[in-house]
Amino acid sequence: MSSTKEQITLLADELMRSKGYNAFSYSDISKPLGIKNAAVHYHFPTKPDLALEIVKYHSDSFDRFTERVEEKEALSKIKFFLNFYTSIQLSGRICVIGAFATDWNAMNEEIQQAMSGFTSNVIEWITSTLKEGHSNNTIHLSDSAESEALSILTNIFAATQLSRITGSDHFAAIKQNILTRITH
Amino acid sequence: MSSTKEQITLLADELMRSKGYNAFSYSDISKPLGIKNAAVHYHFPTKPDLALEIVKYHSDSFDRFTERVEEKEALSKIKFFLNFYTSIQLSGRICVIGAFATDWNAMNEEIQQAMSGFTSNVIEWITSTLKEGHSNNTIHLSDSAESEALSILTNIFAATQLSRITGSDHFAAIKQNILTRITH
DNA sequence: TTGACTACCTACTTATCAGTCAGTACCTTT
DNA sequence: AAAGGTACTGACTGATAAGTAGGTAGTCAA
Repeated sequence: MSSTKEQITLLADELMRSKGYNAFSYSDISKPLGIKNAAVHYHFPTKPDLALEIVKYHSDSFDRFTERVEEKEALSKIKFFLNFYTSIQLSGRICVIGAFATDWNAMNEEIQQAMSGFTSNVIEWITSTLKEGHSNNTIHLSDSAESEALSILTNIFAATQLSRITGSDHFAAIKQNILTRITH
Repeated sequence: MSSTKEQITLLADELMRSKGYNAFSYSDISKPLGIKNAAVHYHFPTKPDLALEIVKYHSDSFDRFTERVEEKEALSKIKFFLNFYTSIQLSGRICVIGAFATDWNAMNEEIQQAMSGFTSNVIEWITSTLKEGHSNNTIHLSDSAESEALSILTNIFAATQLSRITGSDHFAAIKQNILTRITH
């Protein structure tokens, strides 16, 4: 079941993370889907409504991800998380956090709050996963779990951005560096 | 001496890094400077010309930075580099690398090449500075100098992005984490 | 079978965008 | 003093942007 609304959300997310929020228009969505601009406006009256849906989509996706890996080992969880970013990099996209950060001052408060909430959730999940691994000696930490979590998150999401500019080798190197650091 | 062309470049850079490339127009530049749109087009015929100038501006700034710190200790150089990002964060901007990465697929090849060259220079400078510090035992490395350089660069430029979303405390934590890692 | 609802389409408006071009004031050089 | 370059302005164009109003075909429940 792939409704028009879902197709719009997926394509908008794709455009948002490949060209940027202000570089795509409702026409870029309606044309490929074979519908009219007004149909997009029917589901998402304004562009900020569409942006908000993208944030919710990622928020939901992340929640499902954490549930899926819940029973796994801490280190394995981190590896799945990093592999998720590998698939982002391979498809030429960037992480939604970086995409929204760039256009941050062009976003309204509702979207900013939704993004803040989502990003905090991601940081909290990495933090608690690192703690979990540290407590059973499978993950090495040389700083507080939260600082290491922030370091890992910025490493991996910026790696998707950097690899656009200087090539995918750099993504691989950064990912490996993270794993080396936490397995010691 | 601050010519109109310089003022345009500085304001365009400010806009590019606070709102994003496609979120500002020639009017956003001409109005505050008290000139007409056509005057901006006189100096920069097209918007890509303006984007290219922004890249050159950062490239030149970075070259001057490396010259200024040339005689300093390796660890001191890295600290100056990180402090430069602190001033970016304090002014609410993001690093030019992240800004261009988001809009990458909306940029032409000339701009992409200029950005690739600039970014490679930054990576090379960090790498050689880390090597320099490692050879005289002032900097600790647990991976190759280039991998560590990539890790530090992605940490600090993504920190300017992340701190927009989750607050400046996270910038400080990431910066401190980098210093802890390389001083051990 | 009528009335409400959903999911659109046609046709439109208003605003703004990047970009152009002819003209002009003011230097500087010859 | 004429000629040419620099740095603009005024007035415009064509394209595209987000957003809206009004109509319609199909579904579904009372």
